[in-house]
Amino acid sequence: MDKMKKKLNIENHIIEIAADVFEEKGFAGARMQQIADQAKINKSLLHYYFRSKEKLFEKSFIIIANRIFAKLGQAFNFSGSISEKITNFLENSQYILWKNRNFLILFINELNQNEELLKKLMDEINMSQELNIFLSQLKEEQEKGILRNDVEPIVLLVNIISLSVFPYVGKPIISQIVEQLNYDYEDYLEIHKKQIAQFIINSIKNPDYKD
Amino acid sequence: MDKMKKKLNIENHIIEIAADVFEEKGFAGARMQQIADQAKINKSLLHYYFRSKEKLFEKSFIIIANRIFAKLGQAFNFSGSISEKITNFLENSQYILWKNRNFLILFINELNQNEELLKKLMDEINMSQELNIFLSQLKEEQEKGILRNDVEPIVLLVNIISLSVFPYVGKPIISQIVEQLNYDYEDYLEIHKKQIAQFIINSIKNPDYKD
DNA sequence: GTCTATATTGGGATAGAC
DNA sequence: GTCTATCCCAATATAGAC
Repeated sequence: MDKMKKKLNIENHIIEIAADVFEEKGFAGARMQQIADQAKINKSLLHYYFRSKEKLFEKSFIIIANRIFAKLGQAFNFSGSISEKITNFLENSQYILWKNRNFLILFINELNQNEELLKKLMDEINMSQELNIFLSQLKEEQEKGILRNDVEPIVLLVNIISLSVFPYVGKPIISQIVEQLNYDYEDYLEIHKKQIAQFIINSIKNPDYKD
Repeated sequence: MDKMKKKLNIENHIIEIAADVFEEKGFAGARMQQIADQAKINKSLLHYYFRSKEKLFEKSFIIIANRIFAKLGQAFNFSGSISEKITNFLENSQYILWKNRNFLILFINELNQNEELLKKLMDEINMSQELNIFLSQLKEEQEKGILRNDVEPIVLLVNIISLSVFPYVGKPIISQIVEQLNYDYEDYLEIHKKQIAQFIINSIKNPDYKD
């Protein structure tokens, strides 16, 4: 293996580890020492490769974000009716959201404080194609009367996202609430997974439609 | 005004300001100097009143959280059918959620890193009465056939919360998405506010019910 | 490229005068 | 209770040997 490949491998390795630490602690709370320890390299090497904590953060942040959004985009790519697409997306996205919930919280938190980073990210990530296809198909099915037409397509899209993402991202709020009602958070998620597609489909299907 | 009242006033004033700064920067990113400056007091007074940054954070965090949850609880207190309750809650909660969105993000983020704090908060906040009333009324209306009975009550409750909270808390994600589709985030929120109650009611009403 | 040693500064916390 | 001065450590960052 030549030197450049090795360097890239090490850099990628560090980026993965760094992402873990940033997820856990946030940018300000994360420690270069901890990243170095977990990556089993010397602390000064972090500066050798990335110059500063900020640059390391930005790099790992953008790479991880891209990866997650790409996976979610894939879960959206499915041929079939809108109802089938929704069902498929929900089935395939839950595991990704669960596994990356700490990153998603970091994502929301840091981007909320850092307009610069948000802009950089906007340029990098592009899902508009998949989303536009979904929206135009949705309009079609509304016109045909398969789906009720009193829901704005963009609202439905965001609702699907809210309903799939918030149970994971909002863990502290949700567990607060479900535990007051004597449910366990993890058990709740299981019920949620089973029911969520049906909940959304109930709200969009036209009850008068016959085919 | 006697000394003790004055002391309480100053403490409360500091707590308000501190909450602003913590919201903006998170615990690790917030600076005692900035809190002192914004509160127009000397930095060492912060330690005089609160001993440490952690204690100041905890105090302001719990007070603000209590205040928000109390307001949201009020928005839930409304006599009428489930559909009316939902409509009322959504109308009255949006402004609270909008005004406190930065705090809610802090809330999720810090509680996700700090199990200790989460436990302390659980003991302080109790909304189970309002929520239980809502859930049992919901079951009643399901049994009467007014509402469809294929949605688990707890799932509906959490869905209502997800759909009302996430558009504010998830701003970076949502704006990312709506802007790719040439919507403006704030405009989106307006559409959302108008449609969200109907969306939920569509999904729970029994289409075959006649009264 | 990788390490050790060190510079530098930021920021929480305290001492002590008033 | 309020201020100034200062302590002190933690953490980022760099210099320089190998």
